[in-house]
Amino acid sequence: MQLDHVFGALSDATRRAIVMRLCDGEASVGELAKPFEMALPSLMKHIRILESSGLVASEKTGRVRMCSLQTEALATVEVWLAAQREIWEQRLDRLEMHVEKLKKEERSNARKRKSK
Amino acid sequence: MQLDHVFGALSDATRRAIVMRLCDGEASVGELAKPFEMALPSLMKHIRILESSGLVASEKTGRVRMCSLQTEALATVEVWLAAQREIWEQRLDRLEMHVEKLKKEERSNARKRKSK
DNA sequence: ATGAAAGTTAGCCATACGGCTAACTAATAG
DNA sequence: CTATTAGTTAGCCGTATGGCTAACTTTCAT
Repeated sequence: MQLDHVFGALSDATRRAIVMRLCDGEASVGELAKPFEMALPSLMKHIRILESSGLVASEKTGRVRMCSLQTEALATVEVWLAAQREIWEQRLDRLEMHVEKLKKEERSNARKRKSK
Repeated sequence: MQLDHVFGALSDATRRAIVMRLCDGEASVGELAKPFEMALPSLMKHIRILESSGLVASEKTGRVRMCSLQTEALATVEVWLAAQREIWEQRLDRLEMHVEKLKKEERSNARKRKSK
């Protein structure tokens, strides 16, 4: 499960719509195809991409292929984003503390100038 | 700012590494290029993609172009993922409540059978 | 047994991508 | 003023993408 593939899979509006639909519960290929004016082989290509990225799993029963969401792959994206936000916010915290320190120093210097 | 472009921008390992670096603070194009064994025009292409997706902003001062992270674009990905998780978890909650109900009914039926 | 349903495969086509090199421009440093 | 630095532009090339159609296979329903 690689971030390249997960982000890549989600970079297409059709595949994101498939993921959103599967959040509501599993669906067959035919059901997934219904909202799209797209040839079935094209829709199948999208499903294959989602499968290879780990976002979707599917299983054939008779002539119907049922697809379901695999939340672990979505979680890898969440984890990566959370890590970036953590780093970003730590940096903002340090910046804020630095600004506070400068403000205190500035107030101290102003008081010293006044007393001369 | 479109999710297509944001997810697409993040689907490449080089661009994710750039984003991670910029979480630590802004950097020049030359600084960003240092960790990569890649021709500068190639690295510039990646930066342009990150800019067009809204993830990065840049500004030229003299001959140096400084790049900085724009967290709003990352936030759109977070928002989208949070929405999917919400739907997914609501579905699991309803499923859990249904299972609980079935278990209660099964216990009730078992008591009725015993009392006959 | 036959027809219909639900995919599946193969290949085409135009566009996009991700690297490269070569040549170039604009800005500093000396 | 000249050399150096920090990008910038243009185009090449192989690969990937995202649609399509046609033909096909497997599985039910009749």
